[in-house]
Amino acid sequence: MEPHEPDLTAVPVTSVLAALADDVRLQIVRALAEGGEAACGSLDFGVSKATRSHHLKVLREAGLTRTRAAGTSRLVRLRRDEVDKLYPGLLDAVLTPRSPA
Amino acid sequence: MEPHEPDLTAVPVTSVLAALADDVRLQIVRALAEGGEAACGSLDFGVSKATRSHHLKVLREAGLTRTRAAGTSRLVRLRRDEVDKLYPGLLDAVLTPRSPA
DNA sequence: GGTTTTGTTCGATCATTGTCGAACAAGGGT
DNA sequence: ACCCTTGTTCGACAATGATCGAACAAAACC
Repeated sequence: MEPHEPDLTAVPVTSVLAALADDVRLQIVRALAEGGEAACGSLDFGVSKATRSHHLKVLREAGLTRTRAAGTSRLVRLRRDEVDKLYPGLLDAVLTPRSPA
Repeated sequence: MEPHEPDLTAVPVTSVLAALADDVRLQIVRALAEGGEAACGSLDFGVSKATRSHHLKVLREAGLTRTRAAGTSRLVRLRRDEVDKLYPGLLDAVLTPRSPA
């Protein structure tokens, strides 16, 4: 089945924000912003692979990431340009890790 | 009882995003951004006053708004400067109403 | 003092969502 | 062919959250 990667303009703002409003997903997004394309398996943040797959699906369906198959792996990357264009400042504002949790 | 308005730096980013990731609250924030200070009662978006009070509490505890008493009313205002300073671009990116819902 | 206005809080309900283990699917290697 | 690796999907469960009506609180006004 195709991964269902919607056009960002078709995703409600609240869905984009909700996708970013989770600690695990925020760590994933930060990792992608720093490291570029990454295999799903490399994005381990203390949750099971089922949960990780769920989070990646949320990010994908929010229009924030793209996924492509590569062997048995799947490579995920941040749709930075598109997000920055539609929501200028959003990623920059959110990506910087802040001290107080 | 004091309204509990935390320092923005003490609020996790995910809480700020979660506060904005709701349609009703986003409408409230937009109204406040446009109209400045507003009474709670003027922020009617089709929900009961109990629900509205709940949403205003979420926004307040996310560090996004301040509330002050004025007679029997309570006036709410957006903490725009502080939010813009800590999360530059966030409100601008989110406040603009977009077509696709 | 009583009534009206304006919000908050409480309890309940219902939907959403984060989480996991287990089962499944697909590709690569041997 | 077999197995291993990598992810996804499927229930299930627990926690969170949005919603409401009703009860409560506080100030203003008569």
